[in-house]
Amino acid sequence: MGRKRIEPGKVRLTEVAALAGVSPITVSRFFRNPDTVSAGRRARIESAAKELGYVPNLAARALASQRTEVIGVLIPSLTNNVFSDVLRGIYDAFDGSRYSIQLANTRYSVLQEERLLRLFLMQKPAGLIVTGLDQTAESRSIIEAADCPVVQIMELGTEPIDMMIGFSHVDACYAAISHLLAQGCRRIGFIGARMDPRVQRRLQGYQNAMKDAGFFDPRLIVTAPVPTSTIMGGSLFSDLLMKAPDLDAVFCANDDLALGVLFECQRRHIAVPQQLAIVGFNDMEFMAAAVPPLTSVRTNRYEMGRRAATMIMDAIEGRPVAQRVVDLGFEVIERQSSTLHRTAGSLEPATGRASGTKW
Amino acid sequence: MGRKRIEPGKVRLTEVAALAGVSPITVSRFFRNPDTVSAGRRARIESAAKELGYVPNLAARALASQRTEVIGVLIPSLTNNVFSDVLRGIYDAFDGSRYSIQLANTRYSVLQEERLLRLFLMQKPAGLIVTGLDQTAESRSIIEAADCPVVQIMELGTEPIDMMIGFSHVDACYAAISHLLAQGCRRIGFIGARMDPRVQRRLQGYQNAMKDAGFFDPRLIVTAPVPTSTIMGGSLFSDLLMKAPDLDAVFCANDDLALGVLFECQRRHIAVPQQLAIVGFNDMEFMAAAVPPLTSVRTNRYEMGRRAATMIMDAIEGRPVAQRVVDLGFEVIERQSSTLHRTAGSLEPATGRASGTKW
DNA sequence: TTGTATGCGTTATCAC
DNA sequence: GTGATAACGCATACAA
Repeated sequence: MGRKRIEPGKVRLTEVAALAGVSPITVSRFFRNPDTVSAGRRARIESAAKELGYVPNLAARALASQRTEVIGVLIPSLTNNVFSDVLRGIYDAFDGSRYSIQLANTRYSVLQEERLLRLFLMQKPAGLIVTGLDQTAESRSIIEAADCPVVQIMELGTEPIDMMIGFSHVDACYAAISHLLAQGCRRIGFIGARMDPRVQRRLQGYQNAMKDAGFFDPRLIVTAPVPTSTIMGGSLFSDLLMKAPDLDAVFCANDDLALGVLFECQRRHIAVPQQLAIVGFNDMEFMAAAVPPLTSVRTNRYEMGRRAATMIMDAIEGRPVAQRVVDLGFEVIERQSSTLHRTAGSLEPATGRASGTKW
Repeated sequence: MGRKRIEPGKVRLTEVAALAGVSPITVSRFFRNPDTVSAGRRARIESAAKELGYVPNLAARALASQRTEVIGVLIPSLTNNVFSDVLRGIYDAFDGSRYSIQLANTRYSVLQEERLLRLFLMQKPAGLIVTGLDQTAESRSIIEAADCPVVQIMELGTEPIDMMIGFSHVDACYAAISHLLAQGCRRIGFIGARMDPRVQRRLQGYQNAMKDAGFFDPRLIVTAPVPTSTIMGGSLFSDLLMKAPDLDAVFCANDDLALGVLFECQRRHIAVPQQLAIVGFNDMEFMAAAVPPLTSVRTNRYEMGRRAATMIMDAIEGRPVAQRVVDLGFEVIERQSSTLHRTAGSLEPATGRASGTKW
């Protein structure tokens, strides 16, 4: 009965303490905060630890201290490049800190999110970063049970669980459409794929802008529930052209779709922006390199990740968090793909465009 | 002296056991392997746990069992899309399993890698997935100390630490260059950025192929240590044109660079593939959508991640691992950007090309 | 299938 | 600044 005795080769705090001629708790202190140990013992402990090849046991530490240094991060996709920038910000900010990141992929599923949160809960995370505003009631209660600082990223809302950093997707898209309207575009299409909550809100912004301008037409909207891609951009654009051959601009819910639209225009010899203006969303790196350079809505994703991380750390370590809800804003980067230099009213006729190219 | 008593509100195995009328160890068994508990008790335990809102404590579990279900994954970049596919494979394979993934970003630094491995070691990971072959001796000894299954991914070598899955970057690039040579190209440029070990090996494959064909010329190689990007592709291509104006093809060490080259060609009115063939590497989704569609070397990154994960799980759970070194191969996807339909020898002169467009 | 006894390696607490 | 003691919550080993 009982359990076998200690293995002889094992190196614990105790062994280091014995070799250094101090008590275990002093070694423990040394590893967590060297400054709290006198210089003499510090040196002895350090060399003893090195000599024995001591490696702290995080599980024992977590059990004894009743907490961890794990930050749980939940994002909906590993493929969507949008999140890689956010992640880079998060990883950069935590780099060199004592915290380690545990990344989970919800796959755009709120149920997966619940399941993953439950998993995090078992670890007693030091902090949580979650994507978006649309957590289920169950998810929210799990988060509350975790009893740690939480930051919601990517969006903006009025009722944060704890803290929040992002921007308004409705406003950002509204601004993009307003830009197109200001360029004289009237028949502005909307292309969207995946249709996660953030894309839905961009669609809302589109609808608001078009209705406010008096040009709303549901036939101008083409969406698909499938993952977004360049090829999908071309194919949705083709669908859109069938429904609305008099199109003079396309807003794409993200840049991959916009790139696909651009290629499809090249294929069909549609002149951009003369015959069709294109606007994307996210301002990925390739947008500026395209021919013509593509207009997009820039969002500060890296900064979002970075600041989410610092907000978490500030909260954990008891520093005052200046703002609990941070609006990072956005910027419409106007490039050649939507810069028409034509006045409203001088638009080419809906069909039979000047160049006579096939659509 | 001593420590404060148990908080009254806390729910542990003991509390669940008391309510269910069984011993704690039975509850423990129920949570790890429900089948080992009789149906009657199973129901009682389940309802008791739900009633009390019991959440297992992973730290206590890890301490008592001397192991965890954490799989450490080390990748060099979060931005490079190549890894998002691999990660998706890894996450998909572990999804639903009892293992959880801890992702670390080495930023292409072997020292960071060492540091992160040391961190993993403290957690007693159940398995490790590391990128590439070029771990330092120190890293290797840390990995050995971790004493768990290890898979090296992305490349192929003869001396795996434990297991390995990937493909030969040298061979893959050699095949791509061979394809261009077969198309009649002779002045084939090489563009590379970042120059991590895998890009270095692709360069090696390029050099081998060009030397074997008797067309090697160091002026055809342009590289930069900076991160890869579409814009960098255009700019390196411009540099290359200065050094070798008689270029008839460009191999790009990755697809982002290739896209940049394509756009630069559009900008300079260089006809692809008639005046210049383009080949990329990785076969990202957008390559097929481009105008013209871009040739690339397809590598099965998703599958690589997925199988690395199953290899790890097999090893952990004592199932025999069929192959310890798995070659996933590659495939040159020939598309219009490099399909010339011209015979060797009928090449346009190096300068003053038929179309007379400006370079 | 179920229970008993014991140990996992560390830190919190309080005293010096 | 340093140390003695007890507790952290669970799983292992063995017996029944």
